[in-house]
Amino acid sequence: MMTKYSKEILRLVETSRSHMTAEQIFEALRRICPRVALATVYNNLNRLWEAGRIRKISVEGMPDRYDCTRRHDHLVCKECGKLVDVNLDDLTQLLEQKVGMPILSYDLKLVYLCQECQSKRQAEALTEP
Amino acid sequence: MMTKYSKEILRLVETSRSHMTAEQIFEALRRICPRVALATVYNNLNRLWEAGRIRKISVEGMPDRYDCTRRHDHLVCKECGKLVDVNLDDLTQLLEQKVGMPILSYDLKLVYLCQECQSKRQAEALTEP
DNA sequence: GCCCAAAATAGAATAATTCTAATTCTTATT
DNA sequence: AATAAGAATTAGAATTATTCTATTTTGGGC
Repeated sequence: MMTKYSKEILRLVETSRSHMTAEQIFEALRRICPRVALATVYNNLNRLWEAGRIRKISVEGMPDRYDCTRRHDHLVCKECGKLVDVNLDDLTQLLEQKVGMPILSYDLKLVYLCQECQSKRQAEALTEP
Repeated sequence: MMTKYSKEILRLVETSRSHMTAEQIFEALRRICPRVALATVYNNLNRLWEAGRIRKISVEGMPDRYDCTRRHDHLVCKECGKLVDVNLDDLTQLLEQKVGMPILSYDLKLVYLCQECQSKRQAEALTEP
């Protein structure tokens, strides 16, 4: 059941490319609806998630982030945890075949070192030793 | 630097197939060393993780779990969140090629419906309508 | 045996999320 | 238009997971 807030929240999640946390969605929503409560954001995110309208992404040690359901995967920086979209072919067929049982979906994160963290490492390598 | 506790904790994580949470590791460790503090468990898990001796697994809405570093992937039940090991070939080569940049590793979870949850669904389907 | 650094401890603090109970909003019905 | 029922929203408390802080303990080299 789409209400005023759930519509707004869905729109925010779908249009932003930035994988927002519940807190960030709350802040963004506050700018439009200053009276909204954080619990409402959590309630709606959970309802949308249960209804399969949004995706939840979880990286160790970080609050959950929310994303649209368009099929895509993610790059995660090993160092700073930054999350970036990446478009790979759908691997469901391949994986089902490999694992030998039906799967509903999958969650794939490629771990890499983002540009900033690479530079930072190099700078440290120069000053440290 | 391996201390009494970090050795025990590493052993627990490596020998258990059950992807324990910090809390569960704490409980298990307590049985052997009743004086240990929860903070010590977290400290050691973090140190072991930073040293690359253990893996951290994160599923949305659940506390982080810990696992050995032997290369393998996971099945996650969509319904109850249960985590099971699965052995697939190493996809690093394939994925690097597909994404066109070097990756350090990857984290792959196959979402499925475990036996119990399938049964539960069928039972509900019979009584509900 | 003493010293030092690292590790461990207890408990407070913080962060993320859920829960509770009261209130407000919708909608269908009279 | 008034009303009742049910869902959504709210504020704030409660809970959970984790980190931080300050103090104490431990263990290896001198």
